[in-house]
Amino acid sequence: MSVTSIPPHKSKKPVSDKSAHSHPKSVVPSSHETKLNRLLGSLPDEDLKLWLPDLELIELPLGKVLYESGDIEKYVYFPTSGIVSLLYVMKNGDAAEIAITGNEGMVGISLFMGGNSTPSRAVVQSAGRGYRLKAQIMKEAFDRSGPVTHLLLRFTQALITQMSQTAVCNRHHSLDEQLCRWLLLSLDRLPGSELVMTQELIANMLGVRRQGVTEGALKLQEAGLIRYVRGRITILDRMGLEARVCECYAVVRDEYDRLLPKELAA
Amino acid sequence: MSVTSIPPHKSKKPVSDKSAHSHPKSVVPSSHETKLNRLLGSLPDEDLKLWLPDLELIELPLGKVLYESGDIEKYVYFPTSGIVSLLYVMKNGDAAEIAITGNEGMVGISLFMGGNSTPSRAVVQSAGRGYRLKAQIMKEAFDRSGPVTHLLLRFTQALITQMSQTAVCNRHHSLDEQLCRWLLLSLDRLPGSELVMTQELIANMLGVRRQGVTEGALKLQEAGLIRYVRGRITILDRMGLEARVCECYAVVRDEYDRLLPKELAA
DNA sequence: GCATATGTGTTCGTTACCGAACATACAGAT
DNA sequence: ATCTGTATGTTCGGTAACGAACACATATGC
Repeated sequence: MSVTSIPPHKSKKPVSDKSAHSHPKSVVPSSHETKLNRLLGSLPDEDLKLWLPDLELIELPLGKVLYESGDIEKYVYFPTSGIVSLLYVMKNGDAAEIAITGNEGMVGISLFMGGNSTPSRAVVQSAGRGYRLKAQIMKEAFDRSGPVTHLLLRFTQALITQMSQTAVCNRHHSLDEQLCRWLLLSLDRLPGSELVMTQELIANMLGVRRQGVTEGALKLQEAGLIRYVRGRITILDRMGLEARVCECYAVVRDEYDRLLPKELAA
Repeated sequence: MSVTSIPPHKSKKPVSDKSAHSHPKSVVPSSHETKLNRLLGSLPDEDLKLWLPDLELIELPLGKVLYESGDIEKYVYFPTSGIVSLLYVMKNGDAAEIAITGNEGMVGISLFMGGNSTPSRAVVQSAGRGYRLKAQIMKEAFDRSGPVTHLLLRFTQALITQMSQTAVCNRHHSLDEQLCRWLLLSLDRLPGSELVMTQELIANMLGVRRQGVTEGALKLQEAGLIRYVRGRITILDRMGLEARVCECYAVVRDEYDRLLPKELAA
């Protein structure tokens, strides 16, 4: 699957990967692997056991569309690696990222929030894997088990903070600052210090021009903070990035730390 | 209480109305009055009855701060009139509105979401009244009663949509369009066709300059859509505003219609 | 090795919004 | 009737991001 399956900035017709969507690879999950997702890993054993038969481990290839705007959500997704982006696409094709989720969370909150759909698209921004669970099973667990309810709602509040902060950041901060925020938020959800991501795609996520990202990335590279070659960005100096980012990054990171269970030992 | 109690754009130190906050006027609510808030009005009778002894009807004067960023929330608020604005205030004093709530909703979702606080401020943007309820009682009802849970979560999802759309609108739409969005969203939460609101305050909510709002408002006045004099804005042509607004307004309105119980007959 | 697609660098004129400063107009108090 | 504070109108230079266009460089397939 190539990068081109993600609709570029301004493209009129979003393209989803039908083949990947209709027949995802699926294996029987071991209890151990589920721990790779922090929500699944924080569930009480009794709740997790009930889910195990229905948790399907699937690939999340770059560009895969998990939900389209307005879709009734049939599954929820718990990434174990990779990043899923919540993206709002406007009528004219302009887009803007609202929030991202990695292995600290899940995709599909509208299922237990009650709406069963949202006016946004969920698309894989960085390839990985994850579990999916049938809507009905998730719903039953949410209504039945207090711990499940509370865990998921706390995650949802963290997500709300990320969305709010995105709104504020879009209003007040420079493209350069926002680029740093985006790199750091993505980096926090990836194992190494490399992002596989073209500037064109970053621009689409941030809702800005590709040239703007190029200029921003150049500055960061000249400052020795990152290095990149054709879609591979390596972070060289994380502290340097944190020195350039706006306050939005720390607000979001701290809220996630406060609201979600601690990360498991690596 | 004067308008000046709302911190102006760029002010360094937010001011809260301590006197109003510590001794709100309070009366015993009749079951009928609670119907003025659409969430309270949609509760099953048995749940509402349990709340009645603890629901305090209070004034919501312009500028009153219900929560400061990071405050532990001791009460939740159900406006019956007026508008409460969720505002994020940055270190340098710049602010931006994240969402607004009127009598269709409530303020203080972090109570049942689990965080007990948020990194934003809740401030009365248009004076009115509302009920407040002690945190503990709300929490118990949320955990005990399925209908309460589901009603509040659906409202929360609508709020999430408003926040997302604010993020997108901040990114892509002109000040003029955003002004229209703001006027319409506010108008939907007020009884008549008049807003008591200075351009300075609107600017603070939108996170833009006062002059920008002046210019936008002038255009709307010249087009015969609104009329205003010193803090009183009258909407003359609602359809005209809707013709100028960006798609964001309709997305939010439609999501509220979809997710929340229908408005009661007036 | 060559063609082609994809990713990045650079330029240029335009525009929306910014911050600052100041002018005018109306409202309420004395 | 005047004073004073508040709300709105207007101007001006600066700047960050925009859209368009094009150059160049590195992969990939033939």
